[in-house]
Amino acid sequence: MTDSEKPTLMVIDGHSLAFRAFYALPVDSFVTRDGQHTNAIHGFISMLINLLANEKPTHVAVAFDISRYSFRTREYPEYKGTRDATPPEFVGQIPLLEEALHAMSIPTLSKEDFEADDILATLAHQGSAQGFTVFVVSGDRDAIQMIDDNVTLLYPNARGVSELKRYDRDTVFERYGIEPHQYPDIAALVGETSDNLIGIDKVGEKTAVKWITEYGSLAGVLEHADEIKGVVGEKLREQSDRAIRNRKLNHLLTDVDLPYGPTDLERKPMNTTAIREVFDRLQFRTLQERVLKIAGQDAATDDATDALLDTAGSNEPPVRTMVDEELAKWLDTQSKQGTAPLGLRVEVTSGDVTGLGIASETESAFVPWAAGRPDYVALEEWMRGPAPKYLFDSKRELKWLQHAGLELNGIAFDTTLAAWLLKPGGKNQDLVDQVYYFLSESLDRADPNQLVPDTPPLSPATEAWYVLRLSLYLAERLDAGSLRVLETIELPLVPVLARMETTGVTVNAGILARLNKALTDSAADLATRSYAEIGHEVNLGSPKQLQQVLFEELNMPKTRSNKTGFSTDAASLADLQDQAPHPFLDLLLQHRDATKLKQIIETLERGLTSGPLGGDGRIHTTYDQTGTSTGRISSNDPNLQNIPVKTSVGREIRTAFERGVEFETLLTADYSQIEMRIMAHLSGDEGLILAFNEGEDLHRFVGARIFGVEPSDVTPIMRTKVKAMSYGLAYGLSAFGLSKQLRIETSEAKQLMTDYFLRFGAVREYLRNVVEQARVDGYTETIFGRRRPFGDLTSNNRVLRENAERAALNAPIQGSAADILKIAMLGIADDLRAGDLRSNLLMQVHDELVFEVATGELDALTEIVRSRMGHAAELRVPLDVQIGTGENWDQAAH
DNA sequence: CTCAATTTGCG
DNA sequence: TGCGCAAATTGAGA
Repeated sequence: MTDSEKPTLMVIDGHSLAFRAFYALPVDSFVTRDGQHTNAIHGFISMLINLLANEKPTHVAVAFDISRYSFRTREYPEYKGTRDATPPEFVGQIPLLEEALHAMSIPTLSKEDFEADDILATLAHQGSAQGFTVFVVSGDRDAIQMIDDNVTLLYPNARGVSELKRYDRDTVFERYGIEPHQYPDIAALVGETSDNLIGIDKVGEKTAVKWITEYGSLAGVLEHADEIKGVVGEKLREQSDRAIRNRKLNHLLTDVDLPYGPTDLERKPMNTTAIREVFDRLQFRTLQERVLKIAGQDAATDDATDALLDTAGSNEPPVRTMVDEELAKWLDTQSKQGTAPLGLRVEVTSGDVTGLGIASETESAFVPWAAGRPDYVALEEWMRGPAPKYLFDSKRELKWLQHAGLELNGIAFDTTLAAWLLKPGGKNQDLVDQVYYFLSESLDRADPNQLVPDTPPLSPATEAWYVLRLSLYLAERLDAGSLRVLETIELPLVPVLARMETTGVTVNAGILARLNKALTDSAADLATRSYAEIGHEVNLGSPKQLQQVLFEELNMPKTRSNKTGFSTDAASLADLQDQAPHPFLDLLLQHRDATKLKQIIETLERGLTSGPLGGDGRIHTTYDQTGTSTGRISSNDPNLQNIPVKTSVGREIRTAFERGVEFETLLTADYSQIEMRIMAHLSGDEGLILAFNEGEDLHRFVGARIFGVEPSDVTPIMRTKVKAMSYGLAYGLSAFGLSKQLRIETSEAKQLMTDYFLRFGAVREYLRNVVEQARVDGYTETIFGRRRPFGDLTSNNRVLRENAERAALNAPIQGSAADILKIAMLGIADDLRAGDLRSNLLMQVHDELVFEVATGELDALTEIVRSRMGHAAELRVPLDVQIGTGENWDQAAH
């Protein structure tokens, strides 16, 4: 019998795949009108359709666990004990999934006291013996043991269930260096966190593989346990019972008594009536069409499956390549249809724009791009004009277009920004991810390692079509507040940030070089002296080697512990210096300081030579508009938001940031205490509001109230304590944390907090309310309606819950401050344009803006900045703006 | 080469 | 046991 004649059996682990699907797809996008969540069902069925089409199984079954309990939990109650409670949105999806499968005439199997994996193992074992080609689909690594010459495992990768990785004997051997049947032996030694099975300490995959290869099996290893040297050997002998227990538990049964054998699982015609009924109820329209397409024909024939694959995607309009008059005419037609937006996508090949994709809902056009073609007048006009364009990652696209000499206006939607506003903590997704996540359609990802790809890359025109569809979908999904943030803050900010990046900031390479040299010498000297203190050389940058020196050689008292031992961070070292003074500690700290500064300087030097525009004497950072969960912007390559300022040596680095040659001076403007002011506004605390309206030193005012003295009698020590307290508030600081930071007794810190809240009670009320409201709503909101979701506020896991509570406390404050500075930036950019000023906004550092001032514009710019920053929001307290000027960033600070 | 962990710079 | 980030280094694994 040749392979193609062999029957193919596919057995699927229902629970594990449905669970993967649940986490791969957004819960909120798949809800029926009566509130039933369906994302796991959708993901599962979608995966199943692809599997039926690709693998063409002749026999299929899906196995489910009946409950969390099985003969394994009886044996070892902690088995799988670390698993969190099933999310409420998942509950109820499994029975519906089973209904859908039955409508598709796919049998489901489950058996009291056994896990789905045992059912799969039994069927795979029988199938292999009866001459089937077997596919096991499971997200459980234990399934590896089922693999043999006839059995292949399909295992979902991190991306979810849309891509399954194939494991056969060879792949397993390549990956682990063992035969599949030996895998449970390895797992027993190493342990399996997700099943709450602890392995032998110090034994990782590598050690386990080495032993199993040497002794053939776990039994062999245990027999020869005496021969294994070192600490690991000892651990093995001490903890062998763990391995034995693990091995018992991870052994899958291949002799479960089942109502069906492989031959009983032959695929049968689907029940189209039932499919319509179930899929209607689930409100799966596209999926229903796809399923009915296979139901209508003999599902096992190639024709049917090929037809299925062809239509698996959505109805991408054909790509028309357009130039010259045809393009002009098409654009004209489009614009005549009112303000219907078009999707826009830029094609970039090795650093140059080579084409544009433009799409309406029904048509898509590809425009090959070559600079300077006169016939692109109509295109350029459309790009420059206000006609709405929808983009993916518009800042990047805008910069590419500018690079190609094209002006772009009318950025009316950005799927990347929209996706971020919906889920600001999420990872940045590429276009393929977004299409899968939001539209549930799988696009082929271009494989950069493949010279000749199997599938041609998606045309920019088709991509533009997907961008448009994504935009329409996302606009629906955004609540009114988020949509307003998108339209009035984030989208208008795109060109402002792009301009800042392109402009860059002048940095004096000579100053950096001089500093670098001085620090190099200093670091070398400090290193030599510290080696002398301990009698040998050591890598001062290695926490591990430092632990050896401090806690083993010098026998210092133990510090806070972390995952690798005891901490050697600056706070811990300072503690050590108190308890067990040693010259080495001081030298080490100084060495850390010197090398950290050196590192920052070198990063800047690299940014100066290798930046995107490299070699113009300016540093061009990239601002990540979607880089934070709170609404702030982050800066990278290089990060210009963490340039030292707190020490005098550090500040020298700031002297290297200069005005451009043809500019008059550098100007910095920052908000003072903006977060405290927002707290005063949001809490409505009369005391705090008064403090700001009095215009007196905040910490002195607050200190006077807390300690019951006149403001003039507030000592510097009192002021320091109050300052730490005030700032800590917005972060959910505890008495313990405060005591540690101020190095005072916990009892004193507690008293300080009590006194604080006694005088500023509304602050405590507010902070409590934020968290409670967020627990109810599931999100927090800034003054301007920017949301940040919080799921963990109702978690049963204390650590998770408390972390979420502190973050929720902080989010509206940090987020509102971010909104305010963004609004100020927009106003300033507007005024600069309206007044035809040549001064440039260069940098944004969370509460600070840095400008270079064109000759003669100092007064005008100062007025614009003061007014726009001062009135970016009308709060119950004034916004105080500090402005300074100077030759460099350090001088301009005040 | 990639990844996690640690440390440290900023607001 | 204080929120939000980026970056470098080490050391382990592939």
